[in-house]
Amino acid sequence: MILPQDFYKEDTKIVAHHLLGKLLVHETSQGTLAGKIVETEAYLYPNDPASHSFRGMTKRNEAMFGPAGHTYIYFTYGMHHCLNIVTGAKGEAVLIRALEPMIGVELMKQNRRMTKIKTLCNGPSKLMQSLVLDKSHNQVDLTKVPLYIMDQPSLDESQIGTSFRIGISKGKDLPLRYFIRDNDFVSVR
DNA sequence: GGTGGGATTAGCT
DNA sequence: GCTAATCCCACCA
Repeated sequence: MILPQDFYKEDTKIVAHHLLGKLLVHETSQGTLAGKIVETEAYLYPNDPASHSFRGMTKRNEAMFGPAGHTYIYFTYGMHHCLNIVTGAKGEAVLIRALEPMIGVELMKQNRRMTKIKTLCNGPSKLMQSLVLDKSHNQVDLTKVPLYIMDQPSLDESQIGTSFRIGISKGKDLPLRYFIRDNDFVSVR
């Protein structure tokens, strides 16, 4: 079953938790690509200096203020894209940091021009390359084909680890990164 | 109209 | 561990 919009209307931290273990699917003309979400980060509003929404709505981050269950994709470092999922709270979203490749693995290898399955999707920009996603998928409804998230059995709370977020310069003290424990596909650092 | 930094990555040392 | 690649956009003037 495709996760309904209501799934995304919960508190952002809850959604970040619940997304772990779910299947992110992209149906392309080349074939279906999918991976299990193993690592997420919550970005809040208005008191989170690390969030793109910290200074209010701009042209770049307007998706974060849009409907829940839609994508917010941004371009950074001159060459990379990252995927966020907008939640019910205005200006908040969940960053997808890593996937465990499940479907279309051979195609992912071609897209990434790499052969190691472990490093195919273990970073926010890597999974974008693997699933053939870019800025054209910004503000897309994740409850519809060809890009959506499939429900999976819920994880036990004991399987979920928490840490500080990665790669940011402000708001480092907030424990808003969540990952599946003992999973080889999280981006360790 | 100019500028600086960024939710990164791969490849080299 | 260090760094180049590389560009959009917010911000200030």
